[in-house]
Amino acid sequence: MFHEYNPSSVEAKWQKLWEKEHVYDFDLAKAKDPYYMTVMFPYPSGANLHVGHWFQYSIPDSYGRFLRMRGKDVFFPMGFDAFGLPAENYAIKTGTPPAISTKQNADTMVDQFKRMGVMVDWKYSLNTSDPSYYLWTQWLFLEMHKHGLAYKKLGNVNWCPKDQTVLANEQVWDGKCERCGTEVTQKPLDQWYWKITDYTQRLLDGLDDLDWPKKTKIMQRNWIGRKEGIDITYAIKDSSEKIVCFTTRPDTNFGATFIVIAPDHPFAKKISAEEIPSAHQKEVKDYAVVTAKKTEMERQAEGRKKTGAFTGYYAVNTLNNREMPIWVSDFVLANFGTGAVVGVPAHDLRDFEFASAFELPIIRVVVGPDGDTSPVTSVAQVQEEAGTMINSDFLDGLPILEAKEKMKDHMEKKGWGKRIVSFRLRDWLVSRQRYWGAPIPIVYDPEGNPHPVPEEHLPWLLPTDVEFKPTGKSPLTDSKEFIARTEKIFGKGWTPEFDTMDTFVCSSFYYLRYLQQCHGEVRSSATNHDTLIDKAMEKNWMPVDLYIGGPEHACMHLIYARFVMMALHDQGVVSHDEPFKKLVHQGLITNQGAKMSKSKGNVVSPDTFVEKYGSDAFRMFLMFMGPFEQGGDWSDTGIKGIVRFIDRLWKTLNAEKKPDSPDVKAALHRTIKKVTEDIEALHFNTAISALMELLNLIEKEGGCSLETSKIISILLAPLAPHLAEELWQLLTKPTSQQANKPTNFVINQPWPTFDPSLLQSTTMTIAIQVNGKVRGDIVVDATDSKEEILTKAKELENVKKYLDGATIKKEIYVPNRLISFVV
RNA sequence: GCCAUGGUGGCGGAACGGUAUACGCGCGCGACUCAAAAUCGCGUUCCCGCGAGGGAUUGAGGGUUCAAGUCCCUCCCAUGGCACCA
Repeated sequence: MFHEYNPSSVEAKWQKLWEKEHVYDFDLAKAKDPYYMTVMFPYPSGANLHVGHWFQYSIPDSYGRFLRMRGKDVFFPMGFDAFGLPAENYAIKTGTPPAISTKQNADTMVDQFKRMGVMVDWKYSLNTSDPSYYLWTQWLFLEMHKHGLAYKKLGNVNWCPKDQTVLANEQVWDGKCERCGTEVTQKPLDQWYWKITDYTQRLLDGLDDLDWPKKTKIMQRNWIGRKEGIDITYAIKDSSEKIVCFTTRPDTNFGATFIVIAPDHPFAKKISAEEIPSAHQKEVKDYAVVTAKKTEMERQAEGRKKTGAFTGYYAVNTLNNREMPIWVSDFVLANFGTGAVVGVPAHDLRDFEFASAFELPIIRVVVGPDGDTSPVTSVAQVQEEAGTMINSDFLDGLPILEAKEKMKDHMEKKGWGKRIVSFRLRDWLVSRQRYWGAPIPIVYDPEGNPHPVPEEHLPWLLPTDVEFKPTGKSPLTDSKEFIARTEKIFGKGWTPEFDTMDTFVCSSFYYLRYLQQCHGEVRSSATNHDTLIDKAMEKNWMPVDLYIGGPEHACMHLIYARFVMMALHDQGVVSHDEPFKKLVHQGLITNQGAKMSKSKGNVVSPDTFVEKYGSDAFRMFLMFMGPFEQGGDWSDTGIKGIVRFIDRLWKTLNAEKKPDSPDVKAALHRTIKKVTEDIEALHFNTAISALMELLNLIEKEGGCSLETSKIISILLAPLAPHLAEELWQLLTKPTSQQANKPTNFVINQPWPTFDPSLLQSTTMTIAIQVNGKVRGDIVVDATDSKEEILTKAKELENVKKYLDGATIKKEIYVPNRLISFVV
């Protein structure tokens, strides 16, 4: 009598034994065939691991197990991205210091990861809020500062009135705070920036060689936004002022009929302030006031309805001496390009809309695709992409691409313009007026000049004597200890920088620190034993072979990390300049089509399922839902199929052995092939269905051999590590001496190989088509010749019916698959 | 508007240009049971037909091919990202 499979006790037993026998202990220094894979580290939130976490971490764990069994030394570390606003908000609400709540949460999550059964060696773990970690966040800041990549700049920044914090442009969504959804306003503040713009071209070029999803590369390219164009300087009639317009389409300049500047463009400001006389001063000023009040949302709601005000001035187009009225309008933004646009209404949609709204002239300078040379009077006629020049003097007859270059040459020669490559990407604002982050290691002398905190004072500890309540100032301003510490070290009147760093800084280099967290030993730079990363280790392990994470990070984290790696490379700290060789995005697990989130209240907890069916069943169920890169919609009904599969497997592999039938033998080798290829491609869903098919066959045949059972338990090991271990141990019946020896664990067994000669059964089924329609099938021996098979096919009753009285024009034979008659 | 991805049974999803709907869920019928659950067996894309069989079918419509879910063109819908970016 065999007992039923009891997942909770079996899983607990093996988890305990694996830990005791150090089955998943890892030694970076001893690896022979290093493979570094990691998943974007989680934020230790108060909620437990949710279904999304299970999906995101357990499936890569299975992949890592598979690679390990194929001989790779797989390093699969896990850490916590612990700084950030949620813990601070929680502190504001409850008074619990973030250091305590995040530590608790992280500890709970580690227990849950252990319950999941991941092959993580926790001695390589890290937590970005730990001083032993943020010392390196601070070191990185100093490094950037030393190399001129960190600078201070006063400027309008996005301000979230609710969070009382500044947001990077990249963190503003729809004019609202990325995290809390509050409408963002503008506020001038003195901030630290990192010069990511020094690396725009390299960030762009580097993408070519990365094994990343095409989609992500395109998104980054668009985000960086390289544009080749020209700055054209226009003189203004009756004024000594000039206006510079950036354009990518100088070829259409003979069709320019007006100029639009931003309401807060210097020229418009001067008119408003009456520094420059204008009969339209009031309109311009009023328009600027109205625009300043408008939120991003309101502007969007207005859609494409164009508004504006005439300045009373004209710019002169030197090409044809045309006088172009200068307008102000809110569709032109002061901080983009030069804050001024030259309007070519016949060949730009927005310009056309503007010209239509204010009855400005529209001149066609590009012939339409159908040879249309009539005046442009409707949106449909606006031609933006291709065509031949017309009404453009020396450009006439040229295709636009050629005309573009010819015009640029012409303008540069005449001194009217200058070629410019512009990028959309802007410098990275790293200052945060928040408590729960790494303090910026800068102090100010009594005159207010910034000085780096010398390295021996790192970690520059985050003070604890602060109020968490947002006051509009940085919370660290409250700390008496922080100020006293600064004065004690640097002298009377010196003050610390009160801002902390953006958490994207913490996550921009953590993949390096995993490699340096040796055996739990926390070393500080103060004693000069530690470096950010050991050079030999970095050389051997970087870049990360496989990085897994959500596509939402395509434009922020994944660009920052690349920038930091490039900067460190240039500074001689690391030998590689790209952090992630291969990137995979896991799909999103939704609930009833919506993203799971606390605010929506549709978060599914895995705990009850894991309790009832075990970690293996839950993991396999998530894998079986669909392709890893696709994700899927949560439904709890399907888990039964996996539970049945496990029970049947248990029953069948523990049953009395019998020799494999030829069919079972062939099926086994086909399954080895399919499971291997599918896991390689991260197609876990089809790998599992292949195993199900094999089991179905074995059940039908009444059993299989011991050897086959063992192979199945090995194939199962990456997918259901606990079940596979239990089966393996029962099947191999280790002596007490062998038991629990590292070599005896299933994870240490070599991955099975298949025999290509055994893949094919002795007979095969061939489908017969007549004129493309399937009319039947025949079973033939694998050794039959084409002629024999064709003859057999023609004898088939249902095929005969269609062939009689017709002449066969063509016979197509696809080996092993089908015959197609064309009559 | 632009870019990307996707659209296949009642549902999750399979399918080197080669028998569309594997595998699983659900459902139906049967076995076991006093009964139910569990388990096992059979069936299950839709329409017509007692059946043999026939017809239709991968968002819609065209095209290439002996053969198209797969390749090409036009369009529709959904999701994600970006957006008056000059």
